[in-house]
This record gives sequence, C-alpha cells and structure tokens, in this order.
Amino acid sequence: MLRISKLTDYGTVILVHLTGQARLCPASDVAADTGIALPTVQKLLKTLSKSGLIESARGAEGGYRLRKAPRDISAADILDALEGPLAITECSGDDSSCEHEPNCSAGGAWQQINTAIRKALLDVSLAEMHNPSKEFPLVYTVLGKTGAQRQSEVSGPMPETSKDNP
Amino acid sequence: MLRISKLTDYGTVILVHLTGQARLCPASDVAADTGIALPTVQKLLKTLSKSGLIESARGAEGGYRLRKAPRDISAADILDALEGPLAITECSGDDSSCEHEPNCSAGGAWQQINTAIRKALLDVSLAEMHNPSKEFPLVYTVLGKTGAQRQSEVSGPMPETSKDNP
DNA sequence: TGTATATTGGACTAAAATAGTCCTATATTA
DNA sequence: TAATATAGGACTATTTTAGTCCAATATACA
Repeated sequence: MLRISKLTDYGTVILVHLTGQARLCPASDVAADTGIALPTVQKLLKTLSKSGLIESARGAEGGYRLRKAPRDISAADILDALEGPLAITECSGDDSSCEHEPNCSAGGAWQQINTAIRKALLDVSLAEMHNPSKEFPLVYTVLGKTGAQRQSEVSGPMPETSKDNP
Repeated sequence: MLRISKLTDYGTVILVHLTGQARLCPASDVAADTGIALPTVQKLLKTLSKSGLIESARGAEGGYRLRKAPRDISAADILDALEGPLAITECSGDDSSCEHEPNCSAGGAWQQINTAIRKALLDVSLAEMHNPSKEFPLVYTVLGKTGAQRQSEVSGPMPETSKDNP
C-alpha cells in the first residue's frame, strides 16, 4: 500500500508544531499541544533527533527544536528520517540492493516513478506545511481556527494523551 | 512505508507476462512462466479480472488475457486495481474521507504530493514496463536474456511454484 | 552535592496488515 | 458426462506497525 505510516504522519505534525516554536520544547509540551500520546511523541522525537532534523538538550530546561529553517526541511527529509530511503519497490531505491536489477523488466519503470515521487517530496517544505493556506486555497478556511484546535484535528483520531485533552 | 506491496509487484509481473500473450492464458501457465506460486497467481488474476484490467474465460480452454492494449494500461491503473485508490495519507485521496480535512494543516501539502505521484504513475504504461530497454538504457543489457529467464529474475525471490522451476 | 527534570536507549507487547493456503461452487468445452 | 479452469471466500501464518514501559544518563538549579 503506497501510504506513509501513521507514525510518519504524527512525526510531521510534531515537526509542524516545532516550526511555531523558537525555544526548546520538552516532549511533554509537544504531546500536550499536539494531542499525541507522550510515549509516541518521545519515540518520534528521539528518531528525529537521531536523524539530525531536530536538536535536543538533556536535563532541566531541556527539550527539542528544529535544527534548520522550516523552508530548508523538505517532505523528503521527513520521510528519510522516519521511514528510511524512499524505495517504492525493491528495484527503485537509490542504492537498490535488488539482486535481480540487471535483468529486471519492470524495475526501470518503477525507478522513474520513484524519482518523480522523490522530486515531489523535495518540492514541499515544512514551511509550506506549516502555512498551507499560502499554497493551497482548498484549506483556506483553516484560518478561522485557533492554532491549538487546528493541531488537535490534523490527521484522524489521535492516540490518547497522557493528559486530559478536551 | 511508502512502498508498493509484494502482491502488487507480483501482479505487475503477471500483467507484463500477459502483455506478451495473444491467447487466453490459464493461471497454471502464468504461474509456471512467471515462477510465482499458483495460488498467488490465481488470487491476483481474480482481483485483476474483477477490476477490469483483464478478462477471463471459464472452463476448458479458459484463462485470462489483457482487456486493453498495454499502452492503454498505466501503472496507476495497476495500483488502483490491486491496492485501491492512491492515498498516501488519509488526507490525500481523491475522495478523501478524512474527517479533519477542513482543518488540516499539512493535508494540502500531502495532497500536492499525492497528485504528483498519481501523475508519475499515469505516465508509465504496461507497454513500457514490458519493453523497458526502449525507455531506460540502464537495463539495456536485459536484451541478452531469454524471456523466461528474465521473468524469473524480476522482483526478488519468488514464492515457491507448484511446479518444478529450475 | 543532591534533586528535579528531561533525553537516550532499548526491550517488549498488542494490534493491524500482508502474504499465503485451501476448499467448494460454478461455468465451459469436448 | 468428465475434464478443465475460473469464482468466491474463508482461514492461517507471518510480518510489520503502533504502542508501552523501564532503566540509564545528562543537565540545570537550589
């Protein structure tokens, strides 16, 4: 199924949220603000930190923040971080290890598609995801909502948070 | 994980194989020729038949064949048939049922990506998959192989066939 | 220095999805 | 009528994904 994972979706929500923050954000705050369960938030933040998209600080006053400007982070970066290199089939990764590649009859076609997908992902930045109404009139009405309400309604049912979330 | 399923991959192999056949092909022949297990072949052929990409004939002398010319069948058609409508997130399907869509902050961006992916898929036809060397010089060397050998090496390890397949 | 806070690392479990298997009913031809 | 092949569908096994939890480590502050 050609679909990004739910965790990737959550990760995107988290990154979009961090876009609006200047200071270090503890996982507990991110969870409360996004409505995603704290353990899930922690898990994703760890992965994102490891991948270099965000930076972290341990201890009191610690937390996470974006390492680069939102417009310098593409959807491709996000997917690479959370799902690994894009490869819609075994045959279409950049570093394809498909042992049948030299003789593949369909692999070249999937490779072309893979390349197009990657380009599409590179063309969309976190900044655009954060401010979609600039680029995508179909969600223009989102401007009438408050920030917190927007995030809590982003991507289908959210996992239970560790805090009350009305 | 942004990846087509293994069954879709097999399904593609099967369609590519049917491209080279003029007559009705029984599932048993398709299985023998592609090296895919008969039950799996039967399962996929049923689905493909149901979706309208191929037509079937029951009974003695029965089998399956393409319903349209290979160049009129796109990768998008194949995916639609085997995986359902393309929707990389809940928010990006053509008939999105995401209840949060009116307030989605990232959905517009995913929608753009979804559209680009769909276009890439529409741009590649079964005919091109069948004759990749025309379009993709990187697999030019495939011409030195026999047809049967090519197919058996297409997409990673094949499931065991119900027949001997050296 | 001790404590509170927050990340890091990693293991484990539950749920969901995917792939594979098998059986019966139905249709068609010889 | 028998042989052949699809159609329908259920079930099982395996893999993947999402969720849960615990202990170790790092940092700031009193």
